[in-house]
Amino acid sequence: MLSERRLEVLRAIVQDYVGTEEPVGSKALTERHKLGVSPATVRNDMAVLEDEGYIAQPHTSAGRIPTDKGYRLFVDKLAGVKPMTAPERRAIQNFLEGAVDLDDVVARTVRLLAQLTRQVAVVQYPSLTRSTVRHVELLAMAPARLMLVLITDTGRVEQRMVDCPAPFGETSLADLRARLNSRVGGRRFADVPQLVQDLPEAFEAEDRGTVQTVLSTLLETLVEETEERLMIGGTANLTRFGHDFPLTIRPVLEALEEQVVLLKLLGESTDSGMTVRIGHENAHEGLNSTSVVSVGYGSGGEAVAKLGVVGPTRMDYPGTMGAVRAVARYVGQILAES
Amino acid sequence: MLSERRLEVLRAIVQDYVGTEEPVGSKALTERHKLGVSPATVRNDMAVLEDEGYIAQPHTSAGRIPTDKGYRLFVDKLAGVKPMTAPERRAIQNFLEGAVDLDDVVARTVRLLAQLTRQVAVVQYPSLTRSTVRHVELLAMAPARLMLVLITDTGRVEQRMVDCPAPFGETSLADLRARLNSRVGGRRFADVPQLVQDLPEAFEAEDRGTVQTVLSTLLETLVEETEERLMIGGTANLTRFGHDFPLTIRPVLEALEEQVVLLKLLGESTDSGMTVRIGHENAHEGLNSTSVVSVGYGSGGEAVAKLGVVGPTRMDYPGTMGAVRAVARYVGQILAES
DNA sequence: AATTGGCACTCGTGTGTGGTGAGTGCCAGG
DNA sequence: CCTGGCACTCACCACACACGAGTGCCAATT
Repeated sequence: MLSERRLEVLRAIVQDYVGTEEPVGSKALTERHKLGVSPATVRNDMAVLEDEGYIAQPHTSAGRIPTDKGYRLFVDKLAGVKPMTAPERRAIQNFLEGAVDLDDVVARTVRLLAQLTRQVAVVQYPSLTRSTVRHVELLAMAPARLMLVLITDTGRVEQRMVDCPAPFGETSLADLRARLNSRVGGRRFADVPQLVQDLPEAFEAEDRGTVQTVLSTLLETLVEETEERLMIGGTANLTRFGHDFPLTIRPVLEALEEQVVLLKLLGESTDSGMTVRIGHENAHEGLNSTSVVSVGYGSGGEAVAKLGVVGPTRMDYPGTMGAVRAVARYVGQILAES
Repeated sequence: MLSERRLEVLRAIVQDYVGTEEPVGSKALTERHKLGVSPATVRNDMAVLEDEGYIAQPHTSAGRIPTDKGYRLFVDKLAGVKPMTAPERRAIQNFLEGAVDLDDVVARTVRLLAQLTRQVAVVQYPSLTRSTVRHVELLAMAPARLMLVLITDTGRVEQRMVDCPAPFGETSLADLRARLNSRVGGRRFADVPQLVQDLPEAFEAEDRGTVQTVLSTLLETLVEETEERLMIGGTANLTRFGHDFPLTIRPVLEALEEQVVLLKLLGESTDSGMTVRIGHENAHEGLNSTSVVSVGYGSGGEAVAKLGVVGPTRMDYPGTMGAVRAVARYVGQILAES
C-alpha cells in the first residue's frame, strides 16, 4: 500500500498533467503544490510510483505522465465527482426543457454534454426493453393489410406493416385493438409475451390466423427493435487533443461510427452508478487511448438507457463525471414529465 | 478562351495532383502524360493558366496546384461522370436491398456512400413537404387528450400530443378520423391546408374547438416538422487527407455537426441533376477547403430529398460523381418498392 | 508565332551540429 | 527518512548548409 504522501504526489501529477498536457517533473510539482517536501523526496516517491506502474516517463529525462493504472487509482481513490454549480444546473435544465419530442431531447442532450465536457458525447435512445407500452394502434391499410403502430412511454414510435392471411373485418379490428390495449397498455415490454399469449382464443376461427400474425409481428418488434439507436456529437472536440497524436484520432472516429461498438461499450457498464473505463480497459482497440465515462438515465428510478462521453485518458475526470451525472439526472426528469 | 492543349495541361495537373497530393511540375507532367510537347512549352502554358487564375503555386519554385476556379473548369468542361462498373452496381443494389425500414435505408446509404467515395457521406431523410400522407391516426389518450400520428408514403412517422379544449367523444373521434383520412389520404402535404379548411363546419358546435385544435396541430406538424433530418457518416475519412492540414479538419467537423448548415448546403443545390460546390463556393467558411457533391433522389420521378458527399477540393470528381449518382438512383428504386 | 533547349535563380526540405535546460538517479550528510 | 548536491541524459531549438525540384526568361530553331 502506498503512503498517504505518495498518493498525494500521484494526485498532483494527474492534476498537473491534465492541466498542462505536458509531462510533469519533480521540481514543477513542488512549486505548484504545497507538498511540504523537497523535489528530491518527490523524485524518490516518483521512482516508487513508477515501479508500481502508476506513472511512466515518455523518455529518459523527461517528466512523468500517469499510466492507465495511475488514472484508475486516481478515479477510484483520489478524486471525487465535482458537482455542477447552481448556474450550470439551471442552464442544463433550461436547455433541455425546450425540447419538443424525443428526438429533440436526445439531440439536445448530446449537444449539451459535448459542450459541457468539451468532449465527444454519446446518448443512447431510451431502450424499448425496459420501457412500457403506452398504446398499440392498428390501422387497416387494405382489406388484408394492417399497420401496427407501437407507442412507448418514452415517446418512441415504431411501426410495421402486417400482411394478413385473410381479410379482417372492421369490427374484429376494433375488437383486437381494444383487447390489445387493455392487456398491454402501461405494461413493461418484457411482460407482453405472456399477456397476449391466449388472445387468439377469444376470436372466431377465421380471424385467428390474422390475430396470430399481428401478435407475432408485435413480439418481433419488441425483440428486433430492441436494436438500440444512439446519437453522438462533439466529434470536433477530438481535434483539441488530436494535434498531439493525430494518429489516434482516426481509429477513434472509426470506432464512433460503429454503433455496435458503442452500444457494447455502454452496455458493458454497470447498471447503476457511473462507470469509467480507462484506456486499455476498453475492449475496442481504437479506444485504447481514450476513456469512457457513462451512466444510466431513466424516467423513473430505473435506467432505460445510457449516456456518456468519450475523451482522452488525460481528461478532467471529476469535472466530466460531474457533468455526465448532472445531465443524466435532468434528462431523466424531462422524460418523466413528458 | 484557352487553347485545346492548355485545357489538356490543366486536366493533367488536376489528375496528377488528385493522385499524388503534391504540387505538380512541368517536367513530371510531360513524363506522365504524352502531351507531345517539351517541359518548356508546358511551363509557358502553366504561366498562362496561372495568370488566368486556374492554377497557383504554393511557394515560388514549387509545382502548381489547381485553384477552385481550376477545379470548376475541370468539372464543367474537362471531366465526365465516371460510371460505376457492373459489379459495383450489383454490390450497391444488394447492400441496399437488405434494409428493413426507412432508418435502415438511410443508414445503409450513408455507409455505402462513405465507403464508395472514401469521403464523408450526408443523406437527408425523405422530406415531408414533397411526400404524401399515407394515413392520419387519432388516438384518445385521455378524455381531453389526443395523440395525432402522421404516416407518410416514405414510411416516416410523426406523432404529437393534442390537448383539447373540451372532452371529445369516441364517435366524434371516429368521425373526424374517417373524414380526415378520406380528405388527405394520398394527398401531398402542400395541399393539406386547403383540403381541411372547412372541416370544422361538419361538426357540432361543441366539438368544433377540438377539431380546430387537431387541425392546427396537424398543420403545425406539416410545417414545423418539415425540419429535415439527416444522417452523416464516414467522418473518419477526413483523417485521410487531414494529415496535410490538420487545421482544416476541425472546422469541417464543426460544420458537419451543424445540421442546419448541411441542410442549407443541400438545399441550395439545384433540384435536378448533380451539383458540385467547390471550395469557396460553399457559403460556410468551415467548408472553404472542401467540395460538396450532391444530388436529389426520390421514389418517383421527383426528388424527395438530397444526398451527397463532402470531401477535399482535391478529390476524384468523376469517380465521386459517379458513385453519388449511382447510389441516388438505387435508393430511389428501393424507396419506390417499399 | 509557336516551340525548344539552356541557364541562372529561388526557395523549400532534409541533414548535421552544438548549445540549452528540464529532469533524473544516486549518494552522502543531516 | 528526508534533503541538498552533482553528474548525466536527452529532447528540443536554432542555425547553417547543401541539395534539388521547379521556375522564368531568353535566344535559337522550326
